[in-house]
Amino acid sequence: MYRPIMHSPELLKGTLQTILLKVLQGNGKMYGYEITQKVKELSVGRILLTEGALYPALHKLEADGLLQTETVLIGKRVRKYYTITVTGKSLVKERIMEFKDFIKTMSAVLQVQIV
Amino acid sequence: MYRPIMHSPELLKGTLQTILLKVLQGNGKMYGYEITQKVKELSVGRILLTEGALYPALHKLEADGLLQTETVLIGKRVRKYYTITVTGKSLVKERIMEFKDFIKTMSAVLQVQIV
DNA sequence: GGGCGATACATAAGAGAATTATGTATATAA
DNA sequence: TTATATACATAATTCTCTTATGTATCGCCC
Repeated sequence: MYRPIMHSPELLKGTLQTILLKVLQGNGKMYGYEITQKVKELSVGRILLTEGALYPALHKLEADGLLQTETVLIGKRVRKYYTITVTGKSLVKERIMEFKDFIKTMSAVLQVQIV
Repeated sequence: MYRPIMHSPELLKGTLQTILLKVLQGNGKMYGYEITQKVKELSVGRILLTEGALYPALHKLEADGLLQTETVLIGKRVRKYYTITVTGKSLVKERIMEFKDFIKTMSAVLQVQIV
């Protein structure tokens, strides 16, 4: 089992759902472990999703109708594929707009220049 | 009493300390209520600090030696002024660097353009 | 052939940071 | 005179994540 150490764990709070939805929107059908690897790659090793956060989050997104699943047997191993739904796609748009707005607001408050 | 509604409360998590330190660094001696007003102004009404978050956060920063206080009587009302310490100044620099890094990472993962 | 790291799922206990609610009190403007 | 703004504070609750634990397969290397 891996033990992730995130760069700034506090700041990540509240961004997990958005990350999951966005990655699934951009890469089609994906399974949990695959998502962690993709996020690790996109973040250049800075965001390492923990299983304890990942799986409950995926389950919640599914329960909310934002993702749908398909279970596949690979050899003797179960793999659960997730796909983003139409509702999920519209939510991810909204969430990303919110995130951009958040960056803008925070930059004003902290008076930092965003490249 | 005011009932603040933040634009994206989840995202704000973990940024409160940084906001407080930065505002105090930029404006010298300030008291709690004054800070909420300044943050509201800088964020164009998007960040409305709640008292339940603000005061415990200020107390913690003081306990950690990042802020120091001075209590003043204005008429019959108590006012507690906060000033940032040398330690606090070095921390705020670090925190802002972390925040910039966080934005960079998130922008890569969400594949959004930061203006 | 046996052990280790990577793959792959899942849930439960605990921590941390905020919201929401509540309490107290003064100042001011309509 | 009464509502709103100013000004502090703490407690209960909620939410989200970390940490810990559990189970099991796959593939490589010695």
